[in-house]
Amino acid sequence: MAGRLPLKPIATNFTLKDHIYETLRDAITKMNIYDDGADLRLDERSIAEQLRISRTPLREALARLEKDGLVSIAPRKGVFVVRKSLTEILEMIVAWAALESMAARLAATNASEGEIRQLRKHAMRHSESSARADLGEYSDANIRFHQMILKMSGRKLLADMAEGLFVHMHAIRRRALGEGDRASRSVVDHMSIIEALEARDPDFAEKLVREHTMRLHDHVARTWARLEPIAKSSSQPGV
Amino acid sequence: MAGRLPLKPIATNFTLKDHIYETLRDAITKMNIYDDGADLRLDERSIAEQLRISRTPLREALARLEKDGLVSIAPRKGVFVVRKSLTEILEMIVAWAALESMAARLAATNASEGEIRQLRKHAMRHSESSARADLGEYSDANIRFHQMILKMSGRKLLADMAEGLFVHMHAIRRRALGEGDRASRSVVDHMSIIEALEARDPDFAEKLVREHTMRLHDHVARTWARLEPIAKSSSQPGV
DNA sequence: CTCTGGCGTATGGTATACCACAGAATACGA
DNA sequence: TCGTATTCTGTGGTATACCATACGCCAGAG
Repeated sequence: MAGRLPLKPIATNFTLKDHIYETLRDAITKMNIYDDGADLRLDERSIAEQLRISRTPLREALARLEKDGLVSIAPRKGVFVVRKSLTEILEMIVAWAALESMAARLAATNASEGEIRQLRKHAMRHSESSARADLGEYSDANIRFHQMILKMSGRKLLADMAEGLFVHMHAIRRRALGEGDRASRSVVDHMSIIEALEARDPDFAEKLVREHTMRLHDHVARTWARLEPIAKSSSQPGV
Repeated sequence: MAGRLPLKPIATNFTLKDHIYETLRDAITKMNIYDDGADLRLDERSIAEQLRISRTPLREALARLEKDGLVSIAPRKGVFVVRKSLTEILEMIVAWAALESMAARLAATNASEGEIRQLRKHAMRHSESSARADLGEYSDANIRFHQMILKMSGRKLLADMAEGLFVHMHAIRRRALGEGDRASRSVVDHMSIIEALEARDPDFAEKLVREHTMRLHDHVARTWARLEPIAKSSSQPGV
C-alpha cells in the first residue's frame, strides 16, 4: 500500500440542492436587505436560469431558506427575502443572550485552561482594532469571541442554534457598528467575562454575558426605535 | 356597510406541502422511535402513493422535516427518521433550560397579574394528577406549564425555538415519566417558580426554572446512561 | 370620469418521466 | 469453494411540462 495517493472519500452527500442552499444563503446574508430600494423579490425561473439548473432543486433550497426565516414564500405570489421587524430583531438578541449566557455558565466549569487562554489571547489581539476604530475587523473578532464561548460550553446544539440567529444579525450588525462608544465598552465587557471564566465562576460568567448582550438589546431598542417605520415601509408579505 | 357578512379571509396559503408536512410531523412524533424494531425508513414513493399525491410536494415536506432534525436524507440511500443520541437529548434539555430560564426572567417583570394568576390556577388544578400517578395527564399539564412561562415572557421567538425542541422530546418524555418521584418533586418546583414570579424576582425565577430543568437533565444523564448502547444499536445514518 | 367585468400574463404548485448512483443478487473464473 | 466482476433493481436527484391562481390591463357600460 506504500505510495498510495492520499485520497479521502469524496463527499457523496453533496447535492445540487445543498450547493444552491449555501449559495443563496450567502447571497442573501451579504445583500443589504434594509436598503430602501433593495430587491426583495426572488424569481424562481430566472434564478434557475442563472444557476443553470432546473427549478426542482432550487425550490427545495428555497424551502429550507424559508424554514430558516430568511425568505417567505407566498403561494402564487412570489418568494421574498424577509425583512425583520425591530421587534423580531430584539427577540433574536434576547434568544441569543439566553443561549450564550447558558454557554458561559457551562464554559466556566467545563472549558479547559487552554481554551480560556486562547480566548484571552484572541480578545487581547483584537482589542486594539476597536481603539483604531477599525470596526470591520473588530466586528469579525467580536463575533468570533462569542462563538468561542458558545463552543467552550461543549454543547454543539447551543452553538448551532445561535448560529441560526447570527445569520440574521449580519445585516443588522452593519448598522449597529460604531454607534456611540459601544466598541470600547465591548472590550471592557469581554475582559470581565474572561476573568469570570478564569475564576471558574459560573453564576458571574452567566450574568456578565447576559448583561453584555442585553446592553446591545437596549441600545438597539433605543437607537432604532425611530427607524422602525422605515424598515417596515416597503411591502413585506406576511410570514 | 351595515349587515355585511362577517367573512374572514380564506386561508389561501395552505398548500399540499404544508398539509403533508404537518401530517408527517405528527406521525413521526407520535411513533415510538425508540422501539427496537421500529421502522425508521421512509419510502418516498410509497408515502406519495398512500397520500395520493406526487413526490414533488412530498419531497419539499421532507426537506423541511430534515431541517427540523426529525429525518435525515441520505442521497441515493434513503430517508430515515432520526433517532437522537443521549448526548443530543441532553443538549436539547440544556438549550431548553437556557430559553425557559430567560423567559422566566422576563416574565417576572413583564407578565400581567392575570397571567400569573392563571399559571397558578393551572398548576394547582393539575397538581393532584401527579399524586394520583395519572402520569399521562400530568405530563400534558407539565408541558403546558412550561409553555405558559415561555409565552409570559412576551417573546414569541423564545416560545417558537423551545417548541422545536419539544417536538423531539415527545418520544423521550414517554420514557422519563414515572421514574422515581420526579412527578411530586416537579409539583413542588413549580410552586416555587410561581412564587418567584409573584414576587417579581427575575433572578430567582430564572434560577429556579434553570435548576428545575437541569434536574431533569441530570436525571436523564444518570438514568439513561446504560440505555445509550441500545439507542444507537440499530443503523442510524449520519446527519 | 369611474367602476366593473373579462382577459392575458406571470408566478408558484404539482405531476411525471428520466437519470445516476448504491447495494444486493448473481454469474463466472480461479 | 471462494472471491471477484457484473448485472439488476430500487432509491433519491433532476429536468420538464402543465395547472391554477393572482393581478395588472383594458374595454365598455353607466
